[in-house]
Amino acid sequence: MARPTQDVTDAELQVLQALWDRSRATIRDLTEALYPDEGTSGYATVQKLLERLEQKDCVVRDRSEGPPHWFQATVNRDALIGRRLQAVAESLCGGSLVPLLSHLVQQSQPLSASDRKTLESLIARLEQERDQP
Amino acid sequence: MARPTQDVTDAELQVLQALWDRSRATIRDLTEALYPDEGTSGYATVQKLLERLEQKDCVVRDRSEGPPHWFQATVNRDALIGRRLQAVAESLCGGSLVPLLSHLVQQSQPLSASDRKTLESLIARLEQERDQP
DNA sequence: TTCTCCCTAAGACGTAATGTCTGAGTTTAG
DNA sequence: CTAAACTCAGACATTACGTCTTAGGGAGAA
Repeated sequence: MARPTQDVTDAELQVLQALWDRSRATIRDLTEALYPDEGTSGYATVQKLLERLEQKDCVVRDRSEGPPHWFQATVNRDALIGRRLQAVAESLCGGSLVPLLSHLVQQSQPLSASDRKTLESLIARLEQERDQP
Repeated sequence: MARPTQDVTDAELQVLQALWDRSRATIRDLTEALYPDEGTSGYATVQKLLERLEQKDCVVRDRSEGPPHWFQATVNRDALIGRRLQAVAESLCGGSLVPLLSHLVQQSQPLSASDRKTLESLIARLEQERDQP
């Protein structure tokens, strides 16, 4: 039975973000990035967070090049966004993503110029798709 | 200092959903809806969940009509959607909602006919707004 | 060969959140 | 007066979380 997709905690996300900034990294690499002045305790914290991310299928560990092990993220930012949006949809909207989309489009907060440009290009693309059944 | 907006737990959400289905309710009403065969322990669970929802400013308690107290939700489904979307944006996108919108529009899962119609009317509305600077 | 450093593995720890449950006191209706 | 309903407050067990310690292995340098 497939394990339910799981969320990640804030500290785990910090680790993932550091992995997204590199194609792969060692525990030492991540510790230097995230816990620069913490010595062995920072190292162990990163170890524990990577262990939990492994269990959540969010990273893979490559032992083949001997110590140190190398780690890569197996989930990217967009996939996490998707998981979290799906979780909101399942929790509040019976699984439908449309209320989320509706909410985002109708929000009262004005968009920045660059955000609006991104949205306009998305709308144009969607209309293009709509005109080709 | 304003309390940071808080999320609600699954059990708290069950209580809110029962309140959304009624304009207002008593603890007994909610217990009969959510914990129909649990006796005093179900009653106490609803009490505790309402207490925590009060602390999170998600419900108000009206004591003015004497026992029993009456409860109303002060947050609706759309407001909770907004809070959760904002939390996803802050956690993964530096606060910007556009990546969430982009993700929702680009998802590969086909929309149902009614969902697509909703989306089309939203796009039309947005374009209308765009043509009126 | 020994020592030091780096690394892995495993668990402990304290705190907070969560859902559930018990007990005591108050109020109201019969 | 009694019983039922209600309120108030806390206890409890479990889980999650971030941090930290300890022990052992491996490799390189002295």
